[in-house]
This record gives sequence, C-alpha cells and structure tokens, in this order.
Amino acid sequence: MGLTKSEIFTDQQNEISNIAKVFGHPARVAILQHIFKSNTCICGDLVEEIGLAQPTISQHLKELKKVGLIKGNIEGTSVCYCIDEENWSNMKTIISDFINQDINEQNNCC
Amino acid sequence: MGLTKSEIFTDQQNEISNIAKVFGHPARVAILQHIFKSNTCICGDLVEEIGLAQPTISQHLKELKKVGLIKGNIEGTSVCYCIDEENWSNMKTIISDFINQDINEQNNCC
DNA sequence: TATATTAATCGTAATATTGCAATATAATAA
DNA sequence: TTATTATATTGCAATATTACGATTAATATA
Repeated sequence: MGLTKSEIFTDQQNEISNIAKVFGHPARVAILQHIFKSNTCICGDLVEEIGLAQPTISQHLKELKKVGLIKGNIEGTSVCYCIDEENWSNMKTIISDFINQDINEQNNCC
Repeated sequence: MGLTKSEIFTDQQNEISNIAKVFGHPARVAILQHIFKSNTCICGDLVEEIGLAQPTISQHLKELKKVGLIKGNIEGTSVCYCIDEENWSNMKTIISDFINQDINEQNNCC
C-alpha cells in the first residue's frame, strides 16, 4: 500500500489535507516565511538562505506552485517567486474554517 | 535520503510543519471533523464511519494523539476520543500566525 | 473461568517523500 | 557563437507513510 485512499473522502477533506501536506515540510514553511519577510522577491537566495541543495529547493518550490500558493516570474536568467495572493486568501479561508471549528463542550468524554 | 533535515530549521518552522503534517492526510481530517460534529465522543465508530480498517484508524489516532490534538479515555472495552482543547487552542495560534502573515504589496514581482 | 468485544501493536507490502549529483534548459553577456 | 549564470529535470538511494492481516491486551459478560 502506501497509497492514500482519496476516493473515500470528501473533496473538502482532500483539499484541506493537500494544502496541509505542503505546509508539512519545514523547508516549504521556511520558503514561504522568507518570501513574506524579504523585500526583494527572491529566487536562488533561498538555496544559501536555507541550506539545502539547489535541486531540493527547486523541488519544494514546484510543490508550492502546484497547490498555487506561489507563482514565479522569469527575470533574466533568474526566477522571482511571490505569493499568489488570491490563492493564499482562499487557503486561509479553508484552513481557518477547519481549525476554528467550535468544540462541543457538552460532550467531552475525557 | 528521505530524511527531513530538521536541524537546519527553526523550532517554529519544525513546529508548524509537524502540525501541518498531521493535517496532511484526509483520514485524520475526517477523524477530527467527526469528533467535532459528533455528540457522542466516538471510538470505533470511526472505522465504519470512515471506511478504513481498524488498525489503520488506530494508527491515525495515534498520530493525532502524538501531536496532542486529541486525547483518549478508556470506557470499558472501548476508548473514547476527544479534542485536547488546550493543545488545539495552541495549535490555532501557531497556524493562524503563519497563514495570516501580511503580504508585502510593495514588492510583488509577479 | 471461558468467551466476546474493542482497541493497540506487530509485521509487512506498496507507495511516497526527501535530498542530491549529474545533466539539461533557458536567458543573458562577451 | 560561445561562455556564463540561474533554474529545472532526471535518476536514484535512503527513509517515511499508508494500509491491512494477524495477533495481542484489556475489559466486560455469560
């Protein structure tokens, strides 16, 4: 096995987990934080900033792009990445709705 | 390889990714949603509710327990799980802070 | 005590992820 | 055109994750 049975879950559940999976690696968290913090929009600085090999960073960027949280812009020989604001905003709604569910105090069994 | 280099990241980055990793599987999202929704606190209902084998559900519950988001209470032969409110609340702060970072509009290169 | 009932653990197969060296590709500069 | 620079892709080894059958452990009930 090793294969997640996505079919048995709702679209919403798969959507939440797909986003969360991308946040589930510290390198991708670090990349996003760097994009947020940095005034210049970045590209290959991430390699020396984070300390992983260039192909590894490239791979993480690819996954961030795949879920749409970032987008890249070619500038000469380098590529500048930034947050995809609309998709980031949508993500915020999806994740917030999930983590802000109200706990039913009447039925606490612990 | 296949081994995440946690040492090169901050505690905060590792903390965020560790929480997110747990949300990164639809079964665990479904389990949490079921605990939130259900009036009775649950246990083995999850198996038939979700449609994965009992050992698989048990394994997912274990990971949710490991990060502290749920706790279990033995009731006879069954175990009743519920949200660990304090840890859930802490998680909310950590994740909210991360996803609610302000986008620096002046430096959008895309 | 014997027998259900329920959940956890063990063992294992299949697949996914991480990380990097080597290489390829793309764009500019000389 | 030929370097140079920056990023992406490929291929692969090491490790992690997912899923489940079989088994075990713990409690309840006959």
